Amino acid sequence: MEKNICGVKKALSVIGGKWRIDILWHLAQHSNLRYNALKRALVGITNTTLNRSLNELLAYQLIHREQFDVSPPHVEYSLTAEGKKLIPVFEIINYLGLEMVQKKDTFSC
Amino acid sequence: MEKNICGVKKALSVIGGKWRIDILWHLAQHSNLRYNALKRALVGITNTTLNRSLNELLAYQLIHREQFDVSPPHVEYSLTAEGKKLIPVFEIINYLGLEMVQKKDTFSC
DNA sequence: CTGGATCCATGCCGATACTG
DNA sequence: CAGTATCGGCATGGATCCAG
Repeated sequence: MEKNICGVKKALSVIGGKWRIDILWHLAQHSNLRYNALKRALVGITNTTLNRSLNELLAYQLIHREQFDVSPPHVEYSLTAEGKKLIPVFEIINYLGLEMVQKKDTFSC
Repeated sequence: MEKNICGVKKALSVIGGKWRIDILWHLAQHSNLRYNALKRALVGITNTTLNRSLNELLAYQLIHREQFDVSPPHVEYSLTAEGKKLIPVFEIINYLGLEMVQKKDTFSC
C-alpha cells in the first residue's frame, strides 16, 4: 500500500544542513549556550551561517532563544521539548552511521 | 565528556541527497526493482541523477545490483542486508518529521 | 533497456564589512 | 555581545545527447 516517507523529507529539510546537527548536538550536551559559546564550539562556522541556522531552528521551534538585557547583554539558546525529542534519534543515526562506513573508508571527521 | 556525532554526519552524507531516501524506500517496499521501474516510481528524476544516486548507494553497499543478460537484458536493484537495517530508522525519522512540522506549515509533499 | 558524458542551473554556504 | 547585509563560490542536481 506504499506508505510514503514525506516525514523523512521534512526531517531532512530541518536537520539536513551542514551545521544544524552540530548545533543541536552541542545544545543537547550543554543545556544552554550563549551565542559566542556556540560559535567557539562550532569551529569554522561564520556569523552568517550560525545565524541563519539558528533562525531556521527557531522557526521550527526546536530551540529556544532567551535574551538577557543586563549589562553586558547576552542571549542564551537551549533546546525546546521538541528539540530534546531528537536526541535519541540522533544516537540511533549515529550508531548506524558509524556502522555503515566502518569497512570502506576515506571518510574522515 | 562530549561525545561526537561523527556517525550522524556519515549517515547524512549517505542519505542526505535529494533522491537517495526515495530510492531506498521504494526498494524497501518492493524488494527488487528494475531500472525503469525505479525511474517510473521516482517521478521527475532524470537518468543522470538516478544513476549517480544508484552508484553512490552501491558504493556504500546499501543496495545490490544484479544484471540479467537475457534478451531483452535488464538489471534489478535490491537492498542489501545493510540497506535493510535502515528501514526501521527511516520509520522513526518519518514519524519525527511528521510530528515536527504538523503545526506550522507551508511544507507540502 | 541501461546508463555514461557533458554542460548548465540553482541553492547552500562562507567572507567581509557593518550595526544596535 | 549579538547580530545583519551584500556579494560570490562551489557543490549538487538536472537536461540533453549519445553508447553498449
